[in-house]
Amino acid sequence: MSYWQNVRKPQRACPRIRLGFEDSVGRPVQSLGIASAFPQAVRYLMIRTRFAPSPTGYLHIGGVRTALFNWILARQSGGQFILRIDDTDAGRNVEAALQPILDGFRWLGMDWDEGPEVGGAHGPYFQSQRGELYADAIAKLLASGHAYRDFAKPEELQALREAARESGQAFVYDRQWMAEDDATIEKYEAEGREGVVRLKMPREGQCVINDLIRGEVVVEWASEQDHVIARADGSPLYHLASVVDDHAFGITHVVRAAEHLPNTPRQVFIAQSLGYPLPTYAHLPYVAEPGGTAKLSKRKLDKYLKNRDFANLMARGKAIAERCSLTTEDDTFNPVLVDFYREIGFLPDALLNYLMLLGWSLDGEHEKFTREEMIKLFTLDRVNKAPASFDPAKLTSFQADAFAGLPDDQRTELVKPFAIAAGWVESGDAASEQRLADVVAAAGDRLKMAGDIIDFDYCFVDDYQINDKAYQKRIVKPAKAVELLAKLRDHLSACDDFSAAAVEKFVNDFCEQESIGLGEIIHALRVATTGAAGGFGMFDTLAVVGKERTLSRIDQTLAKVS
RNA sequence: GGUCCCUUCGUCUAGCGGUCUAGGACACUGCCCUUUCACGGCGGCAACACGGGUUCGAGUCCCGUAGGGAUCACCA
Repeated sequence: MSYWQNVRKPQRACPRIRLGFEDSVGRPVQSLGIASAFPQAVRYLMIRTRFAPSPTGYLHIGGVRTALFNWILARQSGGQFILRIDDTDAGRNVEAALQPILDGFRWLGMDWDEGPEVGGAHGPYFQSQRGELYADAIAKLLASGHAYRDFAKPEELQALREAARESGQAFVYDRQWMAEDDATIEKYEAEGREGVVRLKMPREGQCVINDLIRGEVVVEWASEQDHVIARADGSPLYHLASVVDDHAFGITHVVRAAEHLPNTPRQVFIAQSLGYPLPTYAHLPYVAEPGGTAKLSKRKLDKYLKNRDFANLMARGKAIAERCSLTTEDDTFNPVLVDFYREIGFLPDALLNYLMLLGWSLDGEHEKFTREEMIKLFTLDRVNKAPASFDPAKLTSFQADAFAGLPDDQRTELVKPFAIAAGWVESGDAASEQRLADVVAAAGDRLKMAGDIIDFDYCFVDDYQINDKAYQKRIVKPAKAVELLAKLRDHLSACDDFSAAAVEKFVNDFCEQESIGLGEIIHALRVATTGAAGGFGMFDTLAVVGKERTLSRIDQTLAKVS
């Protein structure tokens, strides 16, 4: 079924137009490799989407996926992606809490056309600065009878709610403290009551939501509450502000997480009461916790740590953070949050590619996409309805694959900040930078993420840790290991050119001389010189470690064993 | 509890009535390659929640049941 056919009741603020087999700037899709096999013939023209974070100080991975879909929709249609800040809840330290979010977007390469720092024709983009618009809307709603002033005390309402719940009935406010005329308002105010503004929701009929992902969702109006849209001091609440802004910004598609689906009827009511055309809704399934079905939450770290793959990722992150002196104290160092991945050296494209596949698929065969392909190939009609659980192992696999695909010089640049942070490389110091480049080249795909460079600390520092298990197996246990190592050490001391090729020749000559196979000495040599059970090519390793350290480490090992 | 949503391998998914003895990917695992560790190649394990319909034929359509989830604020 095409995107077209899936739309049963067109409800749109902008006309839907067929674009044909070309992208937003008119290039034929055939120029895009696999994209040519999936021409998405039907598109909206100029989709305007928005992502509306509240300034919390961090970017949740599920939020990023929602933002990604919004961003793609705007980009693929030549429309706009808008960032709006939902700070109606008292502006405590908005500036500080917003910065990490904007940084996250920048790191991910999801640019916004309108919003904080870039402005736009519909600003301001902070809800705390749009009070007049909301006040107008509230006044209109009051005037048209779609809302009313209500003087119930919170505890009075709470009692009613509890009573309804106990009797198993849906709570329906009987509007007993509703005040629709001045006399009543004055009476309640004289009693010292405070009046909020409530929606006067319909008590009969149905609300039909036409959702691009869920299809037709029907809700009885009677099951809806008379939601509060303004506090006693007149300040607006989220739903009112959201609807007013979506309309003011000309949002054509409201694409958000499924937990907003139950909120949609009241928003539809607000929009309709204000005479707004309805945007097209699409409610995405939420991202679920690893191995589970509950919504992924940043607060359940302890629980997720029981998942092997999640624990491995976290452990990797901690190891990198520790070696590179990153701060893991604050609670943003958490695989549920985007910061984590930036800090340990993930590629934004890999993260995005993985996230796109959470709840969406092209055909079940193709999974790896360039950013251009993501934009080209994504369609809402292929988004699943069921929650998708976050799989750290698969994410890591995507990252490893993408990282390995980069040329050595790029990987070196990405790794460099980590090497510098670890104190192994000095920026501008040619010798240490060259060493780093050598290690990165030799390490090849053993580097899954930039922070993995920490595994090769023995290439950079004098001190090195000896893996005891490997030491026992390769040095203590084999009968001739120590003897051979001692002989090889003397042999190597005569090797002045310590390039990989030259060292290889020296070691091979040694083996021939002793009538042994390379395999009989190489393991002991590796453990002695690196302390590790594995690593990249032995001779590349020796060349990077250098003659001086190679010899002294063999000496240390020999001393340790005797 | 009310309302709404969801249900194919451990996980992400393909599947739009016959081509499904259910395909791909990650994970796990066997073998090969190999100086180690990786990579790579070739295999393996593993799923249509259950019950009724509709139909010549159902993973695919309908209805129930069960299970899971979201949401029920003067938060966003």
